[in-house]
Amino acid sequence: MREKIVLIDGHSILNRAFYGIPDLTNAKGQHTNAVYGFLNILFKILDEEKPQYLTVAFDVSAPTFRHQMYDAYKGTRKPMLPELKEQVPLMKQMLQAMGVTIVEQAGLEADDLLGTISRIAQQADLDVSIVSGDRDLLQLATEQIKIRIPKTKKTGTEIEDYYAKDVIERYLVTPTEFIDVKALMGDSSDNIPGVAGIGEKGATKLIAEYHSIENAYAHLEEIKQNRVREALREHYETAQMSKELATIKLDCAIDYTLENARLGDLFTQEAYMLCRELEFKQLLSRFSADASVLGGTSQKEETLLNVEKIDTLAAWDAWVNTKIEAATERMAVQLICEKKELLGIAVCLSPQSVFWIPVCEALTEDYLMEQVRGWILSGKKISTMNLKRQIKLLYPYGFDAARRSQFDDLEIMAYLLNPLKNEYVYEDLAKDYLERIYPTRADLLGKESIKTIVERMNTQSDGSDACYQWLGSMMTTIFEAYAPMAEELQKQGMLRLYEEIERPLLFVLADMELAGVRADAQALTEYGAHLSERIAQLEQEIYAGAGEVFNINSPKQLGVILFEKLQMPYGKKTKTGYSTAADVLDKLAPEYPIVTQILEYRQLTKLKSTYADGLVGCIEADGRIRSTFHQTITATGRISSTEPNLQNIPIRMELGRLIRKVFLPQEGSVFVDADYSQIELRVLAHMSGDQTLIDAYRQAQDIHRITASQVFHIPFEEVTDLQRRNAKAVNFGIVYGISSFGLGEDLGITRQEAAEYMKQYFATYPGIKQFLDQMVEDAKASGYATTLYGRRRPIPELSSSNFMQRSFGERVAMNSPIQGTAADIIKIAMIRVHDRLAEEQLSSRLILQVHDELLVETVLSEQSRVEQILSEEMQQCAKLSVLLEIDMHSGRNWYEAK
DNA sequence: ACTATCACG
DNA sequence: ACGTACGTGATAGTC
Repeated sequence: MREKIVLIDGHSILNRAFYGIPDLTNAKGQHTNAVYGFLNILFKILDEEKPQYLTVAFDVSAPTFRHQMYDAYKGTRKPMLPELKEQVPLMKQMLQAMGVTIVEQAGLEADDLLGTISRIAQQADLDVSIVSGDRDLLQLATEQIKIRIPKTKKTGTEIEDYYAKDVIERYLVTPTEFIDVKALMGDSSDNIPGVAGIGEKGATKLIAEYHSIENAYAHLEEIKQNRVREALREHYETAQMSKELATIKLDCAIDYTLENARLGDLFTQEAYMLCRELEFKQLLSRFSADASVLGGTSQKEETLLNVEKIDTLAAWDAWVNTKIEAATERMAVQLICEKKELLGIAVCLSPQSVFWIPVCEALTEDYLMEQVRGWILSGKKISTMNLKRQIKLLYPYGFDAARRSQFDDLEIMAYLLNPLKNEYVYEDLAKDYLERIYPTRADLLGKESIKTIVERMNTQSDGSDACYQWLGSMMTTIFEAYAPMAEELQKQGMLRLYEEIERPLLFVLADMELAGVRADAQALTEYGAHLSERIAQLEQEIYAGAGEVFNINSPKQLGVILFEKLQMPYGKKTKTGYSTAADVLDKLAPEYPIVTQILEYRQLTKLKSTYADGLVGCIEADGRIRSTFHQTITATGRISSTEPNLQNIPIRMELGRLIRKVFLPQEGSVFVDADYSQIELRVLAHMSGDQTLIDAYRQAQDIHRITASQVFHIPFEEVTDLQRRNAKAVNFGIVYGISSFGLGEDLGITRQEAAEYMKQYFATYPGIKQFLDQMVEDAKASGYATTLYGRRRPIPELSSSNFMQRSFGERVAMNSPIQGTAADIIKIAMIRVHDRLAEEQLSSRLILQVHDELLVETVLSEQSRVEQILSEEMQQCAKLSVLLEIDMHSGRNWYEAK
């Protein structure tokens, strides 16, 4: 086998990657998409080609001679976007870290470097592959030299390969002739003028026939097409110069030694650290344990963690007596569990020193839990991650809510410090708050389950084993990161938000999850069966209307039926084809009965699959559904609900709303449901201080009608339904971070008309305009939006040079303080309601939160107390300049209580 | 794993 | 000129 070299056109591939991959940033706000895309292309090519040599060529940023020559009399290149520009040094750093040879030389373009190196490689009898996003390189193709052009598609990276014969097949000219084609047609991005009047077709035809510009010129009179002939005659000098510009040099004097480009191990520790820094999680899996273990040579010694196993009663007694009691006031504790089963407890009492206490014969679950309870009662502070899950385990052993301030959940602290992350894991805490790099669980243990890892710990005692290093890294991080994180929260003015809202809330959510909601499985099944009948009917009607059987659930197939077979006019297109979304179909429904049927079919299958079938599967043995409430997911501070999501149970359509009848209180109880009336608009009134809006709320029952009356200058009584609806849409738009386009879309009017509405609105409420502008300005200055309670949301999009991204950032800057403050307020209400129920020793319990709504399962005899508590606490939990009014109802199921 | 759609606030 | 309303999660289809 001949040896092989891969040559890469650095800027070109980086550029391709930048535009092919959506914007990515790491926690520091560095843009990383181009580097990420480049590495993906690089690894794909290396996997395919398995070369022995690799070299990446870059242009030097100063304009080269060729460009200067031309720039002098016509324009300049577009400047590189800053988001891309900042990634160039990053890319070079990464390649250096991987030991990849980089060539760049002032006065030479990457093309020329690549051309020259390809010659050197050929003389050394190597196979050559040149990778570029640019077709210019095609002129270098021969039978031995392959040009590879990667395309970033949604399905991944596809690469087009060109040997000389492929160039001929695709472009009808040889690689050498390709130079002349390019010279004739010109290339604005490369500043090659070309011959005016000759395009791609003309150039190809000419060169295919005459094989070169010189020969074509020699046979000028034979050229039939007048236009082409005269263009060539007139611009021959430009053509010659263009050819010179378009020709890649093969004989540059460069400092290059092939042997230096020999490929070594790319997956060095340095590269590993850099990938971690840039948060290329998927790429990290390519690194072997060698590179990743403990992250770096210099740290190896000092970070080798000491993990000790305690699995006998004697060891336990000795340890508890000497260590725990002597320990400082704070310890890191993590109950290691799977589902609801405790597998063991990990404890860290001092940096780098960790104990693993498995549930075993000597130390039973009950025994260990009793001990943990003892630690809590002794007043020890406890740092941990995902406290809610552990508190739920501790409940059966008695948990005193008065002790909740002894705990700290680093996951929640990390969320407050940056709510945009997808996950909060120890290695990120170590990196962000301890400036330390630890291997991740996946690095150390791959996809091994918690159970397997625990088994591994229990059957062996070598503390340097990966399983112990995982536990050790995690626990020492938890132990050590608390202080810097608390300090950072303090510094950012979020310590109270954490201690007085988020931390107590976690205990409330734990109670809600434990309680669950009772649901009637039989009624749900019957509801599903009822839906099935109608769905089957609709299916037949739709197949009849379409004239064939197809999968109605497939947007692709449906698009073909509607817009090709039935020739309906299509409104919108998605990336993949025709849009069949409801708003498109709504417009077609009056004309085509089949569309009406499809809309109903969609609605019914949604109800059946997601709700009827979905929820039945969630009912536990005791007849209750237990959702999980997530406190570290949303960017704005809201909570979310999964498995099942109980925050999106239908209500807007009657048929869907009926599902709420299967949600029941236990025997002897009723539901009391209370929801805030337009909390976000009231928050806006308060935060903006707009006197007109505040006054409107002080007198109003119907804020949208008042808005219409004020904005359109009509007496309150004369506001039409349409005017009210429009005013309501504007109110919503304001809260979402208004744009005339979005409002117009929503109201079905032109952008100009929508802009007119907004103008009127802002004239009526000048304080709101000022407030929203201020929010954007503040966020641009600080980089984040802030709620009334100090919660922050970073908005990196605000500094984007991309119009769309920046506009999005501006809308977010207007919406986040409002949505976030409303979220803060209901969280306070939840804690107060929950605590009042406990203080007054009531058996009624808070069981659901749906953003502006609380549902309490209320013992019949406690109903009036509960109603009073809900009313008082929800309204008084925040003192705003407008009232926080609520609507409250009770009923024997959720349908009746709304 | 990604896209389109649709349920909620 | 650019092309969107803000925030979520579940399901089914497609690759």
